[in-house]
Amino acid sequence: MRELVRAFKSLSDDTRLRMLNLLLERECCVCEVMQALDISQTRASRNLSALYDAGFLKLRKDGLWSLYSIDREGMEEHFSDMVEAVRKGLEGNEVVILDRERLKKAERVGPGCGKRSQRVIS
Amino acid sequence: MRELVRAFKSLSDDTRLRMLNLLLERECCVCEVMQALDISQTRASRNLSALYDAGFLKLRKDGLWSLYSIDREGMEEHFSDMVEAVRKGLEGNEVVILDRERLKKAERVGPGCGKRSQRVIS
DNA sequence: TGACTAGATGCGCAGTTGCGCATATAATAA
DNA sequence: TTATTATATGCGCAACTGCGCATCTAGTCA
Repeated sequence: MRELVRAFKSLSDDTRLRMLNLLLERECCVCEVMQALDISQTRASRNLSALYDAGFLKLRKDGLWSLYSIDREGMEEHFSDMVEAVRKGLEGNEVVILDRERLKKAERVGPGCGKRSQRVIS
Repeated sequence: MRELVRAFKSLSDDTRLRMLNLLLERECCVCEVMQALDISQTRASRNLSALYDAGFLKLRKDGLWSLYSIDREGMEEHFSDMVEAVRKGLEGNEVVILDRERLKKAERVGPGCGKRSQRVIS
């Protein structure tokens, strides 16, 4: 019960729903998520771990990067139902469409995902 | 999006999950819910309206009684997925099994649903 | 009409959540 | 080793939630 409440709680926040939307597209590192949603590093990291702790995500480390993705295999059936509800519920939403657009531009191509954006500025 | 967040928020609380469990069984009035869950009137009323406002329930008035039930027809598909997730997620849970037992005893047989329990005391 | 009753709601408080700031951790490169 | 970088986390504050108490509303019945 506690676990179920935690799962629903993790989905009752727009930042985290937007994150799940990105992850429905593909595996993402924290810095891609912060770029796509245009949010702070703290916020990205903390909300991703909330989804992770709730049981929706799996984590894969690659060097410095933490790569989060939806844990489709490890998830229990009722978790899949929730993810499906999110997918349907967000369908056609303008914000999440924009987020996906930005995710494309934020692609992590080899090392220096954050470094690249600094280069653009300097 | 706001609506989706609200729906998930309404499910991220054990009182409300237990209520949904009762309503999966059958339509209930507020006083049946308070008896089955052994909670206060305020708590029952407020949490039922939270589920109602979120879009899960429909309300039917019968005299003094407010009869809440799951709005299976009026609900969008992703709401059904959430309800299904709740059903699966609560399966086998001891608390909700007990709640259902108590709901049977709390049956509202004609007028005086609350009066009857007072009679037992006095 | 007035008494009674099921349910709703304003207020206030205690507990929780989200997040920015600063800092810590850990992998990597020089 | 030291510098750099991606991510995690402790702290503190502002905003939000849950709920009890008291009270209000609106059916119903005598």
